[in-house]
Amino acid sequence: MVPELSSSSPASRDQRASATHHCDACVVRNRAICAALEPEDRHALGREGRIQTVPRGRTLVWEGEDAMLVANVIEGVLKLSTSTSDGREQIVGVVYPSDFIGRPFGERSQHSVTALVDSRVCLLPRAAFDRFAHEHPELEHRLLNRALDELDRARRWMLLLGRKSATERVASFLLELSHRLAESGCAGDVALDSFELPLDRQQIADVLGLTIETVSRQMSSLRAAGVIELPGRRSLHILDRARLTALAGD
Amino acid sequence: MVPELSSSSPASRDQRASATHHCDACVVRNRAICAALEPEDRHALGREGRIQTVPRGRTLVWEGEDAMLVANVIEGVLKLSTSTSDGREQIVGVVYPSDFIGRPFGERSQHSVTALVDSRVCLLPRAAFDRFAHEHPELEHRLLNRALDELDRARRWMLLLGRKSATERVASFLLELSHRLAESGCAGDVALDSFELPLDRQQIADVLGLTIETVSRQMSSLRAAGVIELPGRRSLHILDRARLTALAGD
DNA sequence: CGACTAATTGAGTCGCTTCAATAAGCGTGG
DNA sequence: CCACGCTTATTGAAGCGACTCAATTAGTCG
Repeated sequence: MVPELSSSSPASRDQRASATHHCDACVVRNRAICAALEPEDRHALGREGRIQTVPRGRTLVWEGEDAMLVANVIEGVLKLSTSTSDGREQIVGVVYPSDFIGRPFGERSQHSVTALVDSRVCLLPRAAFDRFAHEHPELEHRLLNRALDELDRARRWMLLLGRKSATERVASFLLELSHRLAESGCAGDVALDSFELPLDRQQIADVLGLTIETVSRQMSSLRAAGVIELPGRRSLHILDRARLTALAGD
Repeated sequence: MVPELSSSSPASRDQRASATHHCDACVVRNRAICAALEPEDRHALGREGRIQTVPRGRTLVWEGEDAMLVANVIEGVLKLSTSTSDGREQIVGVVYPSDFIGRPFGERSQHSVTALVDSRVCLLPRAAFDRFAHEHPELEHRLLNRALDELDRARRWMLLLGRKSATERVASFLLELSHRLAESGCAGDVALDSFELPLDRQQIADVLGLTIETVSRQMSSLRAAGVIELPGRRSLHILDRARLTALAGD
């Protein structure tokens, strides 16, 4: 009730926070793990972090490095990737708005995190996040559910990498992308028929465990079969979702 | 102090529990997620479940089925697997004593769980476990850490499935097995040089995304190179761990 | 010991990769 | 707005690694 007051007494601090805190304007506050928190707690956590823009190609965390940061994705798309010593790369995850990045309670990051398109993340020091999480079981609960979902997703991807043909891989990838873009895009659609690819051909190959040429050939053959359209090198239109689903083979 | 009393008053129940509860004799109680709990809470959770033997080949949970159960592995080795509609199988995880099985807070199981060797698990109804976990943040915290570790492991496996050659896959597999058997085996060793394979050749192929013939050829060639010995169908001796590590290629 | 199953080995094929050349996007500057 | 040059993607041809199919051998258990 005294918004102009700038003292740091508890009452006025709460007041200020709820009046001006960036979390209140955050577009993912209801979907990110923060949604588990009451506004006052969310503000307390938010005060530990800061919003950062990450241009396409910029790497936020390096594989094997000490994992000092965690983050929430606000906008954009980022990849999680690992490599062999001789440079072969595998993308092991793709994260979208409201997804969580990082390894709380752990020392080292097992994979790099790199922006695939210009992105914005809400960055938090890991130590502060760990402390906060320990004091807020609701937050850990939500994080657990997310980790379990990610684990299921990773395991489905293992079936693709271990057992599917090139055609099945590309079809599966396009369908998954269509679904994840739809659900991260706030809109109510379960899937998009027309969208921009956040990954270039090499990155798609790195997700699917294929080469760039094989991905290209598969895309061309899907186009020739009338299943998809490729209006530009980064755009995609799904013409026949049923057939694409059948080709995904699971 | 009145152990023969069989009334259900709180005091006597606690007494009975701490005197006779199977959890107190559980060989994995200090390593499983239960270790997060005080003895009295552990007993309360233990009372919800029961110990069950699972003979080799028996499937505990089926892919796509309602996930009504969770469990802790007490003894043995089990596989988590998924299949395509036309029957191609991929093993997406292998669990050892003290590991947790199941999908808390979820409806459907995304993969089957099948014993690779005769095993014993501590089985709990999922609903009871979920309720209990919600009331015990320490338990959820430990579960979260396990899920995050599993996620890292799954992602490292994605690099293998997407980018490694048959030789590298087999070498990586034997090394991982050697490490996991050692750490689940209570002994202080970080790795075993001689052990029984809980998987047959087809199952190894299903873990590695290869065929049985390719696995067999790779094993033979490792034997010919003096890297390993194969005293029986199901036993392995690592002769040259350094070379095997180099061949694993990461 | 004998029968059955699991594993190994061999020969040939196929699908994906590799290497190389061409074409298409796309941003830039005239 | 179009031409230019660079990057990214596509297409082609040849090679190779893993797969398939088939035959043989080695374990394992009654």
